Amino acid sequence: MNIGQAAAASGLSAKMIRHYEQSGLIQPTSRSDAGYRRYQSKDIEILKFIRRARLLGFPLADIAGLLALWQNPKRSNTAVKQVAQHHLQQVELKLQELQAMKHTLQQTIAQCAGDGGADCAILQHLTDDSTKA
Amino acid sequence: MNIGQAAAASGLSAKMIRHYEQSGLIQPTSRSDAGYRRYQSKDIEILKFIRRARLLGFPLADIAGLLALWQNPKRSNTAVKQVAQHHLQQVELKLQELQAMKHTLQQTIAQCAGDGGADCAILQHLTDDSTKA
DNA sequence: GCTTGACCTTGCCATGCGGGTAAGGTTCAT
DNA sequence: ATGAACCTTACCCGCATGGCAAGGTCAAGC
Repeated sequence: MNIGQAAAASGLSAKMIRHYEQSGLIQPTSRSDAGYRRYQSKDIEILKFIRRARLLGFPLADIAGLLALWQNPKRSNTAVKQVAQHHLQQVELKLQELQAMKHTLQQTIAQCAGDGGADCAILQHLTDDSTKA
Repeated sequence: MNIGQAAAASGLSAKMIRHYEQSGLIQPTSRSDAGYRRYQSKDIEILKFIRRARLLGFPLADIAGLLALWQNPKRSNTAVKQVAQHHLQQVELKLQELQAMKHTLQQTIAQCAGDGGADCAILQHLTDDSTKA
């Protein structure tokens, strides 16, 4: 299997597979005589694992740890859980930030007449020093 | 006012003020004989405007547009509202992604015993092809 | 055999919003 | 005159991805 097939089979892009290899997330695979990377079905499983972890927003550093645990038969699920909980906290923090932005945006947008005039509550919000109502 | 005072007065870092200037978001200010940037109170208002817009998550490209509208006495609040609404949509999209991640993470974390064993629902989720329960 | 097209290789640039750091000039007060 | 605190530019770093370019390779058709 060349990198193109590995990409199609895993759902990652060939570019990202190379990137993961270069950044040390995955081990360099064997190469053909021409220097083409070769992938086994085992490698595909790893790539799929990475893709699913990325879909859950895990940063690559976390994924490196998860991969190591996954491949370690003596792993403790406590360690896995800890990584996931920490990531969940990060996600929740980001959610709070975004929700605060959303509420403020909604409020100021609602206060803007949008009638073509020059007065605008949004610009006022960005201008005012006061954070009050 | 030098850049340090402007930074303190606006809440931005000196570094970012230079960055905004270099990226065209703000006009280059006049310089002292020694080449130091000089800031007037008017400039500080602009910097504060940028800071508040960044706190609401507006990307720099949007802020450039908002600044132009803000400084244009013939502006239409319709245009402002449009920019804000589009940004709100982006925020809401990101919120949805993060909420989906959060729910999945919470579910799989809850299913992980965390008893020090090797079995782990989190790793299973990252391994399974099926997205089903 | 030769051409062609699809694939692979590496390497660099860009994104967006910063943080850090280095090497050097300036200003001001002591 | 010296030192501290400031300023200047110009780099590299993160984070995860996309894009492009220039070149090698493989397989199939003619």
